[in-house]
Amino acid sequence: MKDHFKELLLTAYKQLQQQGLIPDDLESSIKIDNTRNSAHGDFACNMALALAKKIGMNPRELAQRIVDSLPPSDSIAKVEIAGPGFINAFLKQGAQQQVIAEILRQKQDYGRCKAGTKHKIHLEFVSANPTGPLHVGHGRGAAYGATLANLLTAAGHPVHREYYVNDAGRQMDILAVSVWLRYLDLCGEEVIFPTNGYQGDYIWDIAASLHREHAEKFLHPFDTVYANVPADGPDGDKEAHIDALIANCRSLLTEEEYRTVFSQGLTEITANIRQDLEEFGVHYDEWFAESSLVESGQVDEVIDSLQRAGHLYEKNGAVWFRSSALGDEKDRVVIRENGLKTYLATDIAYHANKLKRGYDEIIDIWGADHHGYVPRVKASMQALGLDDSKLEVLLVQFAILYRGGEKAQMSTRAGEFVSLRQLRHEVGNDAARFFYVLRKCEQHMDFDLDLAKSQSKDNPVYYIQYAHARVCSVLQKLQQKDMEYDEAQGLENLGLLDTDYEQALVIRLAQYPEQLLRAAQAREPHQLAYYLRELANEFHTYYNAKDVKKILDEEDERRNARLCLSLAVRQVIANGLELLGVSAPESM
RNA sequence: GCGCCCGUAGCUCAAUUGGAUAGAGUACUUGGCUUCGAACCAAGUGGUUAGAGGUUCGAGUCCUCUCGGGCGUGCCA
Repeated sequence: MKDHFKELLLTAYKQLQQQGLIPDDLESSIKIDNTRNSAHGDFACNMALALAKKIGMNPRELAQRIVDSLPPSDSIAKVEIAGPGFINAFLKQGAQQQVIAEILRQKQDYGRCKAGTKHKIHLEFVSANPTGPLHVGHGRGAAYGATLANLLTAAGHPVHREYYVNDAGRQMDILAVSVWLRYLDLCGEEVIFPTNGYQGDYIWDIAASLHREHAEKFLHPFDTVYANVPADGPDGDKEAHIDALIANCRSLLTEEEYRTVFSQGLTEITANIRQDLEEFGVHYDEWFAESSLVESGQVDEVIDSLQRAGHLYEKNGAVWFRSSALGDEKDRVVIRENGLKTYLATDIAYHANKLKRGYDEIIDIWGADHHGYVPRVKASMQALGLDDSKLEVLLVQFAILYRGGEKAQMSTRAGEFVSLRQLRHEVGNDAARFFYVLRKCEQHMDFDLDLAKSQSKDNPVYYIQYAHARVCSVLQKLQQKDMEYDEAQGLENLGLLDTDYEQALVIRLAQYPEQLLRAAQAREPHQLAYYLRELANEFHTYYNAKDVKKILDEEDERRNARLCLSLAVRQVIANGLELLGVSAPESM
């Protein structure tokens, strides 16, 4: 219907164009908005305001000329010029009612983009290091990413969801050593645990299964483990301390033994993360291993091409990437003095790999603390001759946790965090998914745990679910009353839906597809959440309205028309909740 | 110091991406269940959009500065 109005305006535009009143290259200035205020009609267009200045004409006068040129329409009751020059259209009552039939016909497909598109999107999100369980900060990225993936899919894009598993590099060695030290402790050695090791309880569990399966196979006396290890922090250098421990670990254990300890940690934690996400309704098409980039030589390959293209140089024994020449603040090390490649080196290879897989767009969802990383990755893409405009990085701000009115710390290494699993169990998956997605991602988020727990019933997700359950309940009542639901009769009598409540609902339902598209394009899932809240609100109002009395009216025609409307509402709520990863219960 | 993000009702957040009188939830005050579920509805109180300039028909939104908060500024990942 909105498109219909736009067509009319376009016709008028072309007519005025022929009269030489306006130039012919400004058709894109025709933009139709839904009005916020019903006094402004159903749709508003600001084209006269936008064009007036360019052609040196009074906006209201121009608006009048446009309106005079509008072709007649069966569905528009009147067109008004308001304010500084808005063109407002008022639809005839019932003009949009056919959307009910559309919804009931398309069911779960209503709102989804039917045309489809060839624009393929790669979406990487969460990608937390497999060094510990997910915490509530990761939960935000998970809920946001999963919902965005659903929205993009609904908008017609083929979406590839990927988790980048950082199973290579120094952090993983630190994990292996942490496991090994706890294991030595279980073997009876008196171990002083390094401050930079992973201190969470889950390390004990992994060490315990290692001990269970391999007994004392990896046991070495404490003094050999700590031989020639420099002092730990705070007085010593904690980084050098843990690096020396890693070196000792690798020399005391055979390569195969080290791999065993290493994998024990990696596989247990990865499996844990995977299960956690699955339970949270967050699914992936691919779990991409960082180690595969190293082993297949892709990291060496990109470093070679950077070298050949003259983007690398040596300084202080390290190899640097001249990223400052491509928009970064400063140059970055890709190979450390000790010969190890940095995280950036593998990440350059990873992004090159993604692009070579043939996606039209690559979306990375990162924690906001990585924002400084964007310029250097983009620089690397340019340096490799890749199109860096295909990379879109969405930064999700931190969820700041409050417990008992105080900020709670979140450090994986110190083992002090609230896990995502804990949160899910405390407030439930539905509430957690919804809560996370209720704010836009660049908004800092205060997450009061006590509030989330104690007031989980006040979470707006229940409000929406309740509207869905209510329609189901009406249907049950229908059966109890031995009444029949005749969809065909209802659809024939949509004209009986003449109250303001019903009109408002119909308009809201008709807006769903464009809302979905807008949310996907803006990468803003919260728009869908707010839309559903509005829809639920309008249904609850309708249901309670004194002047409507009952949906289950005595009169067959009216009852069936109302049931059609109610079922359409239920369908759209179910469709929306599905995209949000929230269940749509039939009773609560 | 420099860079990025943010600042909207007592609290938590929206605002159709530059549109018309800045809206919801929560809290507080009031009214509504003799049966389609009250996990609901209706009404009210609550604002110098941190502050000051600027851009234009029009600014919470864009630009500049100031104040306040978060993050970053590693040969960590």
